[in-house]
Amino acid sequence: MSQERSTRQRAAMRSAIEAAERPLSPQEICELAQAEVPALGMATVYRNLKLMVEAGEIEAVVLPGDGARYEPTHRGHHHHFQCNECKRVFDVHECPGNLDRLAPKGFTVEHHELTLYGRCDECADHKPSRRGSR
Amino acid sequence: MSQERSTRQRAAMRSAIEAAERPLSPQEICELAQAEVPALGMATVYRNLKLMVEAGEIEAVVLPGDGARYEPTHRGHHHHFQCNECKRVFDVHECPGNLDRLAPKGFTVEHHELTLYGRCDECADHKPSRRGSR
DNA sequence: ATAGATGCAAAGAGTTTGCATAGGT
DNA sequence: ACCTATGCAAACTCTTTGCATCTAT
Repeated sequence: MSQERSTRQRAAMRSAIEAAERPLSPQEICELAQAEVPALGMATVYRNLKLMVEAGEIEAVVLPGDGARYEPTHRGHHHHFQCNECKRVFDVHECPGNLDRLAPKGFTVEHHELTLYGRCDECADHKPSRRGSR
Repeated sequence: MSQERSTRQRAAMRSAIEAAERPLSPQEICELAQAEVPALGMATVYRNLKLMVEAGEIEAVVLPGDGARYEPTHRGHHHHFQCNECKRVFDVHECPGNLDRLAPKGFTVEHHELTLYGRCDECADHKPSRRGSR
């Protein structure tokens, strides 16, 4: 069976993901982890992301338009807010709860994902220039 | 500037999307529309999907794992349910509402998206087998 | 007649996989 | 030593784009 080994590249990816306070793209994870392991390649990043997701260590956050981003699961259940202006993604720690009732009869809800779109506080007041997040 | 013309391929795509009671993938739209216009190619499908989205006629539904699916906007505000077993996507017509309060202070919510995951009625009863194999 | 729309094929972008080698246990 | 993990490059899949032709207006 699969014995997961602790490698430098895996550790580098892990700390990059843990250090970030927002979901990171594979590209970002690769670049950040390369600070520790310069030779790290995308193939390894993708392979490890998949393993880490299966291990329940991290989870994918998928928003329309962009590819998947990843963040640690231990931050608990939460949702996301994407600013339509600056495109940054923020964590939303509250949860409306009681969503199971929305499912059609006979359907079982195991999980749910909620994303809010709008303006973050910085973009709400005035109309600033875009401030990318990737 | 852009004068949108009414072409057979566009009409075929439109009726395919309208006829479906669930979000369709570009692939599915192409295949369905080919019943009317056999020579229809994916390039045209993608080009028209983009135009139709910009026109506000349809909207993209993006769920983790798969590419975008499209459905008419005139069906009003609703959400989605994806079965972890059969991977089909169903419409959820109710909405928890009052989600704006979840946003951090100073943030303005303009839109939200909610997706439930679990078992559809057909997959709920039988086999509690494993999921995803693709 | 004119300018947008289409179809095919080629090009891109993002992700996955084959294979020989490095490295953890 | 054994066997997983890695790195590179090729393969794949999905989506976009170039270009000559077609067609709605």
